[in-house]
Amino acid sequence: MLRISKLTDYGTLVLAQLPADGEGLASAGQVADATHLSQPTVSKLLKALAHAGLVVSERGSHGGYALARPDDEITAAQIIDAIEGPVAITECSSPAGHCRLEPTCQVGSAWQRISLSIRRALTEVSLADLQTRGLPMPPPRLRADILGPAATR
Amino acid sequence: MLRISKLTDYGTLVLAQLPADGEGLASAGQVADATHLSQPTVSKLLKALAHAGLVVSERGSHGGYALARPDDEITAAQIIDAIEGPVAITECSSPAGHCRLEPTCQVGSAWQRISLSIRRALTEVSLADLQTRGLPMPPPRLRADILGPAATR
DNA sequence: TTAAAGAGGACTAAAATAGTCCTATATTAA
DNA sequence: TTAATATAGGACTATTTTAGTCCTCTTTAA
Repeated sequence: MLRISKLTDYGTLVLAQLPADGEGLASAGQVADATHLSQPTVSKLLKALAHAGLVVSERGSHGGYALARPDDEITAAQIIDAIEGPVAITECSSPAGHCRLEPTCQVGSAWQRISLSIRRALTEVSLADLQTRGLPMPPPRLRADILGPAATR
Repeated sequence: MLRISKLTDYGTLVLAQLPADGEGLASAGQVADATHLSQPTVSKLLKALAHAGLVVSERGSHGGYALARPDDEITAAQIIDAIEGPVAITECSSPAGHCRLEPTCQVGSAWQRISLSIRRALTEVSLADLQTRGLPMPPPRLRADILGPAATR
């Protein structure tokens, strides 16, 4: 549940190997070596990341990739979007307002609200943060975020 | 990404149709009618929920299901666990400490930390909350939750 | 004893994910 | 101008996960 795909995880490793913009280029092959991932997979990831504008590329014999901007300006949400694409969360599947379950659906978009909330939170975590290791994790409080500040229980 | 499976979503609908413990029983068929889900699917869900202890069941001709406890004591995390099972998040796949990428892996358990954090947050959202509709969602702050209170940027 | 319910699986189909490969294009250097 | 080395952009395949159905067995009430 709440799974980050393997490729997204790899994507972070790959990004971590890239030089900052203006500080040279790393080729897909070099990144593959450094990460111990296969070259085709690294290529695929870099293409997706380039497509999303997170990395810049140069073709040709001395070509390669670099981060498009500083690592604290690349967010976890952007990485996910780049690699997994903008996927709907619970997809009610029916077009808005025409849900077959509508009258009976007691729950509505509860999970959507949760996921959206999480998603927004991922906007505040940067690649730089992701590379900061071993920090403690205090219990978060999502409930208020999901239900509104008024929910005091 | 960060997908809640359809079945988990359905599961919430199903739970919403069940009487509280001691207030009678609803059969899988009745729940199927009420939710407009197919009876086999509802059965499957109720079995999983019963297995996880979220609902109680009675067999026999007047049998059925009821919530095992009040709806504010059933958490979103429990619902997910019951239906999707305890799935690993990013699974490093290698047994702890024997990661092939270990020395090179710049990122480590970053996503795991995020997912764990989210997971814990889901513990604070109850079935009762999930049934509260249409509430606003202020932007959450996960960054501090993930990186620790010291992360002030 | 029969009908109506859940228990527990097995099974199938569909969809998402992971991973590879091929062809075309750009760039550099001999 | 040609050869070598990159990326670009897909197509394609295999694997895994998810969704959904079905069958047989047990329990309980009428």
